[in-house]
Amino acid sequence: MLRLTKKADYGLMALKYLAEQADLAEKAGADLHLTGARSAKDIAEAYHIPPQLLAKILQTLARAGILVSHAGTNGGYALARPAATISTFEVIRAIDGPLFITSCITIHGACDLAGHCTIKEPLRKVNDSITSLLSGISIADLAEPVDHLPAAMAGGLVSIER
Amino acid sequence: MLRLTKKADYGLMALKYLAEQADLAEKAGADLHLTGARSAKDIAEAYHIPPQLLAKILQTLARAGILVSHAGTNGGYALARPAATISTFEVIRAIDGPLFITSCITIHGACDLAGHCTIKEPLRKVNDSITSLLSGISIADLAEPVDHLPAAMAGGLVSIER
DNA sequence: CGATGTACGACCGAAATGGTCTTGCTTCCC
DNA sequence: GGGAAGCAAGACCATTTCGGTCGTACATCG
Ligand code: FES
Ligand code: FES
Repeated sequence: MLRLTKKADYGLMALKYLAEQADLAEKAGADLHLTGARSAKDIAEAYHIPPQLLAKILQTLARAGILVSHAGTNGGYALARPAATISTFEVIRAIDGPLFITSCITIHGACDLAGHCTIKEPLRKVNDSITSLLSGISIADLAEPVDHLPAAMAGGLVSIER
Repeated sequence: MLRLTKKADYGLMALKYLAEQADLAEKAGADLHLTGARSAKDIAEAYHIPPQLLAKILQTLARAGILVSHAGTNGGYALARPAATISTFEVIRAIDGPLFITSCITIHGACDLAGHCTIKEPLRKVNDSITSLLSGISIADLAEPVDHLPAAMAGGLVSIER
């Protein structure tokens, strides 16, 4: 029904990994300049995902301003900002593009069925809701095994009356 | 980022249409046996969508127990239950299949990356959240132009602390 | 300079999607 | 009983998206 592409999945994994590295580096008081910088290959190996593909994903993320890259020997990628300020929504959007829940996003602006489709509006609301849900989750939240994840997410978070 | 397939979209439209018809028929005090029964072709024409495709979708829905079908002259489809008791989630699931937000649903149960993928758990929570969100919206909610849709959906519905 | 590593685009095979066609069965109505 | 109207269930096909590879160019460090 709704699917996160594998690319986005990989991206999140990588981000999480980077967040952990940054955390570790900070604790060890390491040189700030090299804080948690990891090569694409390293990350790919850690998770057993195709290196070339990961590289491309990271590039996308870098272009989106979520990562900073550094070429050359001992180069690699690192988070552009603290993990807590990067939302999963941002990441997914950067990778999968600005897709919308309704399939009526055509190239020429409006939908083919504009006019006789009344379904769109309510669904947009749903979409907004999901968006804000995703926006509320940061990479930092993924990194730490927060066992007491928000109770609000469990259920009954939305009540529609009449 | 997350997309409803066109089929599901069509399905929801059709359901909404059927719900309206049922409502009308009820008000008119029509023969209950024929309440709001419409042929696939009728619905398809109303929304300008390929009739054959719609037919197939409706069949799926019927198999899922959401619609009841009646063959023969003046046959057609009608809601199996009151519109208020049919959730959008149910519909989407029936049409698009039991897809999950994470791409790690393989045929052989567990994921390939099981073990070294820590991203899965938090995402599952997100998925649950979306599920319950969708479950809270019925066909009846789509049918009536509820301008004051739940404030809860607008934003800030989930707070993640820590 | 050369090793390491990012940047980027072309390319490709496989799968999901959207849609069509064919064939058969039911039920109604004359 | 015989159409016609309608659903049921497939096979089938075209197009797009997705996941992944390759090759080449450029940057940086030592
Ligand atoms: S599908 Fe585009 S408005 Fe409904
Ligand atoms: S992708 Fe399957 S567990 Fe993460």
